[in-house]
Amino acid sequence: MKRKITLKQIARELEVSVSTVSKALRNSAEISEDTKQKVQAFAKLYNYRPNNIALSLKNRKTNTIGIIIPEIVHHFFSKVIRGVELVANKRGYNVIVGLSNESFSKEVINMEMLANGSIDGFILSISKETQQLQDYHHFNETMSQGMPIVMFDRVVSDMNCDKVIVDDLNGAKNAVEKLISNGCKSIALITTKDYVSVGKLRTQGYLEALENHQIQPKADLILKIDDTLDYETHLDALENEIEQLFRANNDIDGVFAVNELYALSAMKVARKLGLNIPEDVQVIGFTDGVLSKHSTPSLTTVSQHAQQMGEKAADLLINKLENYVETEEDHFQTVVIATELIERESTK
Amino acid sequence: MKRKITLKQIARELEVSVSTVSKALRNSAEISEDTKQKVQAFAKLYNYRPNNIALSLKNRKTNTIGIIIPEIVHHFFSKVIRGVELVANKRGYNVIVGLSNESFSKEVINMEMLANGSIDGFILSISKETQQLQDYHHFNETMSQGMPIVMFDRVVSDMNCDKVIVDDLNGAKNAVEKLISNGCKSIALITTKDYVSVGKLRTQGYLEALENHQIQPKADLILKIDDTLDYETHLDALENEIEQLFRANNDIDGVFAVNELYALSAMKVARKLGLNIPEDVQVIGFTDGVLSKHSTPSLTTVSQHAQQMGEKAADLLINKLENYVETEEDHFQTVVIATELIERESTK
DNA sequence: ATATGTCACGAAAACGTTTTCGTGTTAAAA
DNA sequence: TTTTAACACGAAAACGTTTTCGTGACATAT
Repeated sequence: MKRKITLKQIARELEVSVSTVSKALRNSAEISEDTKQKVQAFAKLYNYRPNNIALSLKNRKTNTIGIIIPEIVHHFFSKVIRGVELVANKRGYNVIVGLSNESFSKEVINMEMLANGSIDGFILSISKETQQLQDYHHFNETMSQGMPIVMFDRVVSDMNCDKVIVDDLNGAKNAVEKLISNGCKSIALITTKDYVSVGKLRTQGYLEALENHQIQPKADLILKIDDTLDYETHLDALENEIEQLFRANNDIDGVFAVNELYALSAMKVARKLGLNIPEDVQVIGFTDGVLSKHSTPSLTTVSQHAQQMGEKAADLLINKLENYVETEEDHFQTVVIATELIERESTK
Repeated sequence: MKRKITLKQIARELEVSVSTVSKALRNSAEISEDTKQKVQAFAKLYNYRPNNIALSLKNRKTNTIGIIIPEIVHHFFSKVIRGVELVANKRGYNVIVGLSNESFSKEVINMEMLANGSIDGFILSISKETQQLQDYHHFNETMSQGMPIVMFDRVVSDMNCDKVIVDDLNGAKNAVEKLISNGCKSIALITTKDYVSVGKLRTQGYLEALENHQIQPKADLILKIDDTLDYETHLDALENEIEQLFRANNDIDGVFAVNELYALSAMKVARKLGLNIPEDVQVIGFTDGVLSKHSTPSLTTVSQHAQQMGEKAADLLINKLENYVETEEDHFQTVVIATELIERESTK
């Protein structure tokens, strides 16, 4: 087992100094052609590669970005990571991943672990618990130490940092308007409790769409799910709630759900109650998931372009890292990614 | 913007030497109680944290592990990452992610990028292209430099390293035997070309199950899909192939598919041909996906325990990193994770 | 009074780089 | 012949740590 070769070893072998080796490898004009040739040949032979850690220490720059997300087993987040990794790699950066698992403390610990020199900046989406607690001290501390943060999807709106968000409001509005123009008169909304920022905005989009078409919103038609429960495992409870919604409002002819699972469950319940999709009930979900495409009937969805979000976030962060001008407090951007309605079989 | 504070700055402020500060913070007996108190209080006040990069350089240990996977937008792989991250974090390691995107060259580049000091060891699943080319020089070089590798799922069987694999053969065998004991007489297999190691093993399991029950395998019943195409986008082509399979063998009463998408497509085609599931055709897939659970009918699957694989891989790697005995060539483990048949609606 | 020991701290090296500056040798210019 | 310039290289500092070793001040034992 031969350890990786270093400049010092090359220098010793060739009986020159470390500085000469370093310069020769970087093709410095200071070094004679002869020596360069010798050094470069030797380095190639032994497959020399500069040690990243040493470079990071010297340059005070790791060329690594940290991404903190609540969950990785999730189509949306994994697509974001793919986007981040894509441009990060292209621009010479590595990506280190931390999972908060929707927990505030894990989010804090993860960030502290990475903020001590391991990375140059963060890309993150905050955990549900952090959203509830509204404790953002770790973000402020990180930024006050000169480490830039780009937030995506679940952001803190009044924080001075770059952000990449989905146009939740208009995405929802367009979806609901689609249902309206397709003839739906009684449109149910299946959403989350309001502290989830995206749930709130999507609810708002629903309401605006109704208002624009002079439809009086009915509280009975709005089902707010407590999403602190893990509905992957408590599917029955979810379906029960939706069934009650349908039974209490038997005129429902349209459903807008703020995520894929709610939409699928709605379809399942509707079918169980003898309703046909899309003839009797039309359904649209908000998502970037894989279920929509392969369900039967396939689900019309509002796509969020998750990968594009990741790419944009990475570009914003790296731009900030490399134009290291002392603009500091200055202009932070908020990029809004437009949604796209993907029509499938669950709407007419 | 105050940059992170260093030992040197603390030393200057307190008019002591850097060594004294370092020792005081680590509670060395060499330092007087007075000085310790002073230093520790000051450090706490300024929220001092040692710089990871400097530590990595000094200790020649980064406490970071690299994971290289072909694709992240994939339920199986993201679950593996979750498992890796879980134990890595618990044991004080960070996780840096590289995506090969099923490409040989990206796999090589990614590994070279990380192998130059950024990480202590690799966890990886090889890309399809690497499997085809059978070019493993990058693994050998990495290991010869003393950097351990743990392979999972898609492994190179004759390579000297730790491995975590699914019991593909028995998983498939059990699944097919389940179909047999459920009364299936004509069981189709939908698999991949043989160079994909897991596809090959699952095919073998299928054959063994048939043999055990004195059923003569029929070549017509085996459909080998060329999975270099991206079937997420070429769904139609996939369904066509499966439809031809059904039309050519109208006695098919059972299907075993080596992944989720093939199984779902089979169900879709069967339905289209007027066959009921599970009455006329029973279907089992091999997977760790999310589709199976939410499809209609829901799909009986062979679960791979992806997260557990990730956890095991991380434990193997970190054990190797921390028991740094010069055993070298010695005992490498191959851990086999048992599969589990999860019965749902697609079987009787 | 001298020798010995303890205490509390500082200097320096090391990890692997890059870069600035200094210097000895040789060739060209005065 | 002397001055100047170009050339080719080495020494050393720096990034932020930890650790080994040395040392001056003082107290204790002989």
